[in-house]
Amino acid sequence: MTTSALTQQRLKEAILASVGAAINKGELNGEMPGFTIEIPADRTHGDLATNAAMVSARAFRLAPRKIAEIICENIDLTGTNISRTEIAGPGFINFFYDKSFYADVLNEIKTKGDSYGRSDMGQGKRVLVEFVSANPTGPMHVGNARGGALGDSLSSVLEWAGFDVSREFYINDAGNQIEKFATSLEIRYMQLFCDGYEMPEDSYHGQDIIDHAKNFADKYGDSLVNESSDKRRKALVDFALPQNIEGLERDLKKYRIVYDNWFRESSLHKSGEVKKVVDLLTEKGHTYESEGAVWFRATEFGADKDFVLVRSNGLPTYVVPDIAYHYNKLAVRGFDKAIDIFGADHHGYVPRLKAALTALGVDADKLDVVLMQMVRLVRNGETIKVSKRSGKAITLVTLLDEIPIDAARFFFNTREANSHFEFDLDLAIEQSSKNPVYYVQYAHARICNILKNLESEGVEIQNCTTQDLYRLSTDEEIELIDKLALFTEETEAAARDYDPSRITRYVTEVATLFHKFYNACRVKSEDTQLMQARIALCLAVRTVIKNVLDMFKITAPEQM
RNA sequence: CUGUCCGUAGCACAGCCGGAUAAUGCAUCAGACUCCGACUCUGAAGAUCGAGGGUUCGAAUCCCUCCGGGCAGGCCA
Repeated sequence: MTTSALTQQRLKEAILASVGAAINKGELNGEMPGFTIEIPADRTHGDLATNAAMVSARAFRLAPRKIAEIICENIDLTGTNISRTEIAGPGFINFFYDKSFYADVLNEIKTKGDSYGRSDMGQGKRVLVEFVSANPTGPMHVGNARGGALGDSLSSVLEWAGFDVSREFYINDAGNQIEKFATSLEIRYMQLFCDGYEMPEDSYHGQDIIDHAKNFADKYGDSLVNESSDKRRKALVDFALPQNIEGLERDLKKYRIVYDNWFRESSLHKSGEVKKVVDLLTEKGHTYESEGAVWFRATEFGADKDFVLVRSNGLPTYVVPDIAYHYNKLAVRGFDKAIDIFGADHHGYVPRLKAALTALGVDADKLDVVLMQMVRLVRNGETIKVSKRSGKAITLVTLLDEIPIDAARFFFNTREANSHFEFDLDLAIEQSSKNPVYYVQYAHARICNILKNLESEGVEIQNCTTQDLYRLSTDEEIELIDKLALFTEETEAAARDYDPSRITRYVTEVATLFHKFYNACRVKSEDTQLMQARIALCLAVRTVIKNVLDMFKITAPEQM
């Protein structure tokens, strides 16, 4: 348990004991209801505060401030890291840390080192995080860049919080998208040799399709022109698709994303799992036929509308392989939790997927979907329209050519998933300190530099005693340690909320407090004891920053 | 029309399972290096938390209505 959590737990016990004592003495009559201990926003209101006296006013039939007085008179704070209490406002009881708290925090960080911030909250539960899953029919776009940074970082956050995480990419290598891909390739190929081939409105118009057709022609010439359309399409897809999938893997790897598994939709067709979904639902009586199509009674399982599983032409709709895929994750492979990172445009589809899983006897609560709002690209203060059809969208690759990986991975995690992201290209390309990642990295480099300078002057880093650490007492030092103390709780909260942006905000605050400390306090000093204590503080800050940057797979430079 | 997410300072955004003076960055203005790296720091100014009602000791936070915006709702994915 962390110093911070332990302190709060012991305080809670002390408050309960105090109330118990007061009841025994007859000072209070009634039953103590639940209360909370929290960290006040305004720290002049103490380091911790409780609403115990206010929530119990009704039960004890006394004014909150009177109850607060009784609690404070009876409380025994021995061994709690709390040195004094104060009654304030409508009846809050405020508590102030003893200096032993701060020394405990620094000792904890030193002991735990690169595992400081980790938690066993997840108890080793197996979690599958699926993210990006871009269509292999073309290049990835900026939305995938956000999804990638979010999904990969969320996976890391969950690992730090004690979950057993698998990262997975779902390849849509079957179905309509592939048919469209084949059509596009075929037409581009034929255009190289014959007139009279026009690209349909709903085909892929990107340059990548033209390039594939050309590359094929360069290698195999016009050998396909006189073949049947079926053969031609298959040959072109067999040629282009593997290249695209390799490209996805390569580009994502460059983005520092490495998956545990690439799952192919086609495997679900081959294994019969897609067909099995329809069969199972039909066996259980959850389907009906209408207008030649097979419908699923989704409304009976909480969805807003029934939907089609098998079209009147006999082909399954896109949902069926998706259902089979999620059934596979939870029922076949037995993950305790499946987390999907989806674009917000898929939000209406989540209840349907869950309805189908429920109908199949799977606990739909095991599926959590993180909806990610669109990225709005802004250049020169104007929104860039992203048109997929024209193929003019900014791709992940061009984005990463323009901005550093560190910046992209951090930047995309500065905002919670379910809020629109305004991505200012000028700003990102500028690589200025406006991008918070530089601010955080600078703090890290600065600490390394201080230590290097001290070392070159012959200063040896010593083990600080608790007495040494008590020398840390300025506001800047105390606030900084206070912030460092909360890292583990932040990790847990970020995991609980599926929100890595909590951590990037947190580490930015750590960097801010460090820079403030740096400006206010000199580490180098004639006073050896104080200097050693400040070195210990610097080391603790460096550990926290390094751990966060490692978590996000961002470099922690020793100089910049 | 129905569902869903959002609306907080000039801009971009925290805070949202109710708590004390609504936090931060950019931009603006005024300051700080003969001193461990100024990619930094200090200070000022800037918000009737979209509007109205309700719930209660207390609402940016919970409930209802309305206004404004994004996205869905098709045998497309």
